Amino acid sequence: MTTPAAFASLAALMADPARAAMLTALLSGEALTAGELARVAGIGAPAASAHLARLVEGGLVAVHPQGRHRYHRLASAAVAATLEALGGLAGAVAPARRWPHGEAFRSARLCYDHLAGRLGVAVHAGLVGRGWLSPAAGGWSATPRGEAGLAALGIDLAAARQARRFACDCMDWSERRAHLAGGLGREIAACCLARHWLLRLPGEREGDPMARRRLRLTPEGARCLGEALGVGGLDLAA
Amino acid sequence: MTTPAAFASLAALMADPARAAMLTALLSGEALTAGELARVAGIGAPAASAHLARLVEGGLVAVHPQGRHRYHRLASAAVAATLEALGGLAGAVAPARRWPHGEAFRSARLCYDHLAGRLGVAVHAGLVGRGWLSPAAGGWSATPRGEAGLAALGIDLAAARQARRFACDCMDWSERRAHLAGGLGREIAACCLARHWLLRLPGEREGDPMARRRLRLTPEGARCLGEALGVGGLDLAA
DNA sequence: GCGCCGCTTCGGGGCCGGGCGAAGGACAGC
DNA sequence: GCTGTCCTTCGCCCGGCCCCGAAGCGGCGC
Repeated sequence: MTTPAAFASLAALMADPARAAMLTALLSGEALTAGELARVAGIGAPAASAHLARLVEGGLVAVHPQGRHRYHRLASAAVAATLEALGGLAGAVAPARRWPHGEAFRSARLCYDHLAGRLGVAVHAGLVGRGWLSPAAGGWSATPRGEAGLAALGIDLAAARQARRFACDCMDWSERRAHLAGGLGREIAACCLARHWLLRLPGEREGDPMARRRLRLTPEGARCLGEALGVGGLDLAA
Repeated sequence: MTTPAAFASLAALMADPARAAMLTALLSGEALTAGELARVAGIGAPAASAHLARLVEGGLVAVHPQGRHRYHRLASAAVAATLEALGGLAGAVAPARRWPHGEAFRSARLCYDHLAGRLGVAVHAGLVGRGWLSPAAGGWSATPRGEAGLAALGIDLAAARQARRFACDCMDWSERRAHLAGGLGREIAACCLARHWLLRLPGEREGDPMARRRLRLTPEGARCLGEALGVGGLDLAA
């Protein structure tokens, strides 16, 4: 019966308020230092260090030292997907208030390194509906038409293919539908941010660990994504 | 910062080995008594009672008394979806052995009350690909063609619509793609089981809490689902 | 109605885990 | 080199949780 034990120890890593605050802060996709995470969690440096050691040990967080700083990120998009699912259930099962982060959070946000919210679901539906992606073992693969279209959009397909998974689903808790994760999801989000089709909404850093995940679609972004993928009709204005 | 706290307390409910064993056992969709769950978890009756009280309090488990027995089930398909996601990550992050439940578990299984595994993903792809489902807020809705086709298959659409959600995605951890949950997913699974298109693979009850989730597609089931939805070419033999 | 059975509540014991302060390495800049 | 900063390790205290045995409550069958 190895599975329930592994299941429980994984859940235990998320079951501490301080670690939960760190993990939700890391869902923004940014790499944060141990000190920043300590502040987010509201604990001292020693406690934060111990927590982060456990998260790294458990495979949820990856660390890469840089000088005297140690930057921490989520270990993979699969971790982000699970955190999102848990967060959605926490919001549904304890509906204290319907997600205190407002409409902007539901309309467009980052799930670690890829798009989520109504925008993420619409991009997923556009890619599949136009026949740019086809079902494959372990997720999706790009059709010839899809390769051409994605390249025309400026997506770096070679970079996307270097990820452990090229394209796979990720549950969107606010829409109850899948959005796109994997290397392709990451490259699409990176492209949209680099071209200023999407802007990160600046949130007050301290306090709310998930403020920096919110995104706003610019007019040019709406035009380009609408032409290419039929994304539109969404109430994506902040 | 209400969210990380709710997140943590939800994870804490899953973070105990005994509770994890109970929850994974309930993923079979069966309603189990407190005594059975105590045996599954390997603890005494008093401890099990306390654990179940916490799970009910936390909204993960629903209880309906029947005589001197108290039957427990997962509270919703959303709970099942989250448990599956967590289980998949636990298998991926601690790849002690690649899921000790064999190929049958990946090919067809129950996720609480709906189909999962390669079969579940194929059914989802068939429904969407044939234009029987169309995107809708919070999930999917049935197209006119879909209503006709589903009714011809013998699916009880009226019952499906009574669920809190008609149709929505649920992450399939083994395929990294979405399968279908919600009222429609439940009715499809119920129909397949009632017509003996699918059989529950009997597992030794004690010991492995997830053995009874495995399913086997019968020849007639393969024929009917293949004709209606194009499901085929899967290695679904046990 | 009496006794069995399933489940819950109560009390006590034990363990694990989280928090801090103080001290110890590692790196950058002057 | 020295100093400041970032981070970790160590030692300690504390609270919470998990377990069991014993007792209490309620339904069911003889």
